[in-house]
Amino acid sequence: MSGEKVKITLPDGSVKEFKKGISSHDIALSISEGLARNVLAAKVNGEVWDSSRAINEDSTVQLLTWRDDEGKSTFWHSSAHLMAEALEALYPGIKFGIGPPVDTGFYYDVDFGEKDFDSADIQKVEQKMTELARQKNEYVRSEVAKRAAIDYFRKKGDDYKLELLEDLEDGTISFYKQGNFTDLCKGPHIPNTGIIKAIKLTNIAGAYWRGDETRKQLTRLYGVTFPKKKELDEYLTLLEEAKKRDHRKLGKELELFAFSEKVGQGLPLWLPKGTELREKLVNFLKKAQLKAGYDSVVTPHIGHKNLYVTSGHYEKYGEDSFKPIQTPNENEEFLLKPMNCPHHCEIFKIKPRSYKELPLRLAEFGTVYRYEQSGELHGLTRVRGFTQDDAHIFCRPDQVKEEFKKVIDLVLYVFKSLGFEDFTTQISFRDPENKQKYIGDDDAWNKAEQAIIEATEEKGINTITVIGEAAFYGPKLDFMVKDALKRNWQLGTIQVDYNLPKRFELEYVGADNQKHRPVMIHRAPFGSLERFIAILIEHTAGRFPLWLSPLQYIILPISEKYEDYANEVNQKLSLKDFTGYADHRDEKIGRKIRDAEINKIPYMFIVGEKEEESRTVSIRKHGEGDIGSYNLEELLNFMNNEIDKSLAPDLK
RNA sequence: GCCGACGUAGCUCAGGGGUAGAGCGCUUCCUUGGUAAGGAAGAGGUCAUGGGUUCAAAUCCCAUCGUUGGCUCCA
Repeated sequence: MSGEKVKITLPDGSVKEFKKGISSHDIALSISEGLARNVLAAKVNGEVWDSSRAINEDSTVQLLTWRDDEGKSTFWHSSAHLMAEALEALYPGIKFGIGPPVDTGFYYDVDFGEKDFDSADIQKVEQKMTELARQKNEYVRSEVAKRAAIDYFRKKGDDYKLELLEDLEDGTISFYKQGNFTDLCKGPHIPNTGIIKAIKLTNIAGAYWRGDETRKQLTRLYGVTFPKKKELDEYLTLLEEAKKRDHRKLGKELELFAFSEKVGQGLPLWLPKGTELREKLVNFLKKAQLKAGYDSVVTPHIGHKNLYVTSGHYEKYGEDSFKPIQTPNENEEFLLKPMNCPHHCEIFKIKPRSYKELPLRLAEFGTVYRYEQSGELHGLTRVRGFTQDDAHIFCRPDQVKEEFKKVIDLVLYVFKSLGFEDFTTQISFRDPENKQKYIGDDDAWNKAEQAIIEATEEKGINTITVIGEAAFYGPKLDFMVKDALKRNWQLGTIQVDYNLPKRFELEYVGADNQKHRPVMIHRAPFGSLERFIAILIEHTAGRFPLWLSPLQYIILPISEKYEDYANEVNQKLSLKDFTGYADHRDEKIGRKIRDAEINKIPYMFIVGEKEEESRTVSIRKHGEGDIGSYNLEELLNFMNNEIDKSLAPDLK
């Protein structure tokens, strides 16, 4: 065996020979010492391994560092173990659930028994973790027989781990030990605790054991760690920034929207400025949809219960919805509209349709009501009454792909115009193992799924595919944008549906004079206006682009003497559909500027003696300051130019 | 829906078993000022709501409502 070699293929394609049994750490060492120091784990033949694990056959090896997502999650997973070690040292006898990495950081579910773990304990744990990290204890893997593993945790009294063990097969069980802490874990882990340099516990929350609300609630401790102190500082700064941008805070400060407990939970009240913003967005999309061949429709806020029985929504969501409302005499039942599609299906059915009418694209800014669980409500992102920028495209089967592609174009145009340059997409298919969750036959689903695959391929957009995330009536393509703080938000959605047309018995007459069934595409580029505006607020930190800003300008007269001239300028601007006003308060100019800056008004036009005489305004841009004097015509051009620049060119 | 935290003036928040505080905002007056806070005076709160404990509750306890961090859910 000694002297045998293995061929290692590295990501750059180069192949090197090493002694059989080499570890990826040593492979890194052969490249450079610095790299070896930074290697957290390695991907060997597609599987993430400990960097110390011996490689015994020819393999492709990718060394994972902090820069790789998998490197990060390994780092955080190991940090969860470190936190558990600290907790066990501080509070002996506690029991552990699971401790995985998450998007940013990690958590561990802990049963503290009688003890109340509160924020005062956090510092103690952080200190202990730091102390243990400094010991640079290695994470040591050992394969354990199931019997021995059960004995270990039984002796320790950790029921949760015993329960986890029940599902594991003998021969696949491994332990990891660092310092005095041993955990059931399949790994992998980073080499030693010393790499963890910066530690912060971020949150305490309750979480049910195995997500089951009938079972015991454990204390979930969230934390985040970094290999450098500086990165923790950056992360904390980012959190601060996120807090400043929170749409609930800015919505209040900028008077965009409000909630009232007298009106009801999750029912937003749109204030004048928020409404202005909303209407600007709506008009923007209406214009784009007009060019893309959509027809606008309006349907009522309630609909007969049977409509939703037909669509399947009632069966699926009826129990969790607002209860039906009834007519006084006949006791007919109506539902608050939870979806617009059934109404649009009925519009399709008002007369016999010819293939020549297709695709028929019906668009509605339709307000819908859903009884979201109270614990789910969150600012504008999750509410009980919201408006979808909804549309349903009824088309022939052979038009599905083309229509789907057109919708993709529209969605991308919207994103681009609103400054969301960075986005990802996800295709959601049904779970074939769990067909009772969905309606419709296999053939319809296969066709719909195929249409999405082909359309996205032909559009050249990169997608990830997730099984089991489809809507109950069809598969979908979702768009996720990254905002200015690199946070992911799910926005628009496009769904292909062969099922509702069947349920509503939609038909058109084809060129062959036979009846055919149309296909429906559901789509909403914003998703919900409420949610979209929340994201937009956080993305822009309330500094909306000029074309969207509810107040686009404010005129600031130096003193009362220039009130008339200020009003004259104001009138000229409002005639050109700009929104703003003149600040005639009895305040000094410095004060007026400060207030306008705080209110994030894009442009301030200062008028005094100089300006009145020369028929100009002095422009001050939000966040930037004085940018010079313009006469009124130049001013209008200046404003229009800026608006033109920010909208994406295609559909303008 | 479940678990935890929180709820004091329009906003942000301090206080805390013995009749309520600050800053900002608001109103009035003075001031007519040139690129991020001019000055003075004043108004404004059943301390979320309902019960309980107590000589006495905004403060302690319970319930309800709401907000919030998570869990579960999301047509």
